[in-house]
Amino acid sequence: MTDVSPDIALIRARLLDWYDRHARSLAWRAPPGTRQRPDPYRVWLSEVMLQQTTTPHATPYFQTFTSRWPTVSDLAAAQDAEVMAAWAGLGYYARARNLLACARAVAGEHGGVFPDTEAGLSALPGVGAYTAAAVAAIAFDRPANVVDGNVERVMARLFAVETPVPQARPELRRLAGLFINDQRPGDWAQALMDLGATVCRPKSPLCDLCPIADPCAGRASGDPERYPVKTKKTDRPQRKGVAWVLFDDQGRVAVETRPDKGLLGGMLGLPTSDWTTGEPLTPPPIDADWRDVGSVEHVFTHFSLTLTVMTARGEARAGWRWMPFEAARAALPTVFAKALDRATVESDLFL
DNA sequence: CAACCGTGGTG
DNA sequence: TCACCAAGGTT
Repeated sequence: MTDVSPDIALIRARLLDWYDRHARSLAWRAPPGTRQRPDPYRVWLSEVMLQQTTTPHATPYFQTFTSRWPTVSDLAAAQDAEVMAAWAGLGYYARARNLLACARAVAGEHGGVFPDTEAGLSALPGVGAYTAAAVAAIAFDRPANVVDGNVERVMARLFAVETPVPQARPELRRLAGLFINDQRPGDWAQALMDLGATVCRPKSPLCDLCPIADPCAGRASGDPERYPVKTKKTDRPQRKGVAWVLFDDQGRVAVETRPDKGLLGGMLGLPTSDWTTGEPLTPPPIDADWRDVGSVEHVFTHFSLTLTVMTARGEARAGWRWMPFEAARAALPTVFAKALDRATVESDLFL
């Protein structure tokens, strides 16, 4: 084993220099040039929103949240339903429930001030290893091993790691840790992630633009895109279900709040059949003149769903409540928004 | 610890 | 069209 410490220092210097010249302007970043630390609330909020979510998708939500709830205490004081509605469409709804729980913990148990250590941050709801490290580094400039999918990919390529993920995770984390020191920890973390997002991309990496192409073993291999090596995927099962779109005579829609646990937990929903068993021929939940208006397709993380949409006018059942169409449309997760749109387009109930 | 948990863009 | 995948966390 050769001594790689000179390469580590070189890579750090080159990447930080690249970041100084190419850092993206993002809504949650402090203006470039200003040495001030960004607001921990905004850093935390952005990191939670960016979990498994692209920057273009998260950005408008970030603007809405910070405009509506400028501080963590404002967010802590919000109603559950308004926060869940504001999160609708962003996905992984446990994040929104944990976001509120975290805001209330910070407001109630920490005087409205975020903990400034990784350990303190890790104790908060919805804050895992990555987010704790990212907030500690970016908001508080503490040395922390910030390892997300970008960092894993950069390390896998830089060192041509042949072990497939997810088995390689500990090794990739160890390699990322080699670069951590107390010099500009927040900038280092963001430089590494920016590089992964814009240059060391999953597909078609732009090695010609990469500031650390020279020491990169993946580049030297001639096929950097092969890294990180992955084990093969498991296929997605296909499920079927029925959504019941019930209108009253004012055009309002019957909705229900879904249980906190499980798929779309805590979100507003349309009444549906059980789609976990793949049995679409569920009897209607209430007696009405139901009309089949076709179906919508939706892909979740671990299954695909064909949702048959039935619509009628009628009386709401216990557990349901009427909501004006536009309010419901805005607060529903995407799968139900699709169903509602289907019912509206195909129905003559409004004519 | 593997399974569960959304959505939209992309090649 | 469809598989991949994005600033992951929880159980």
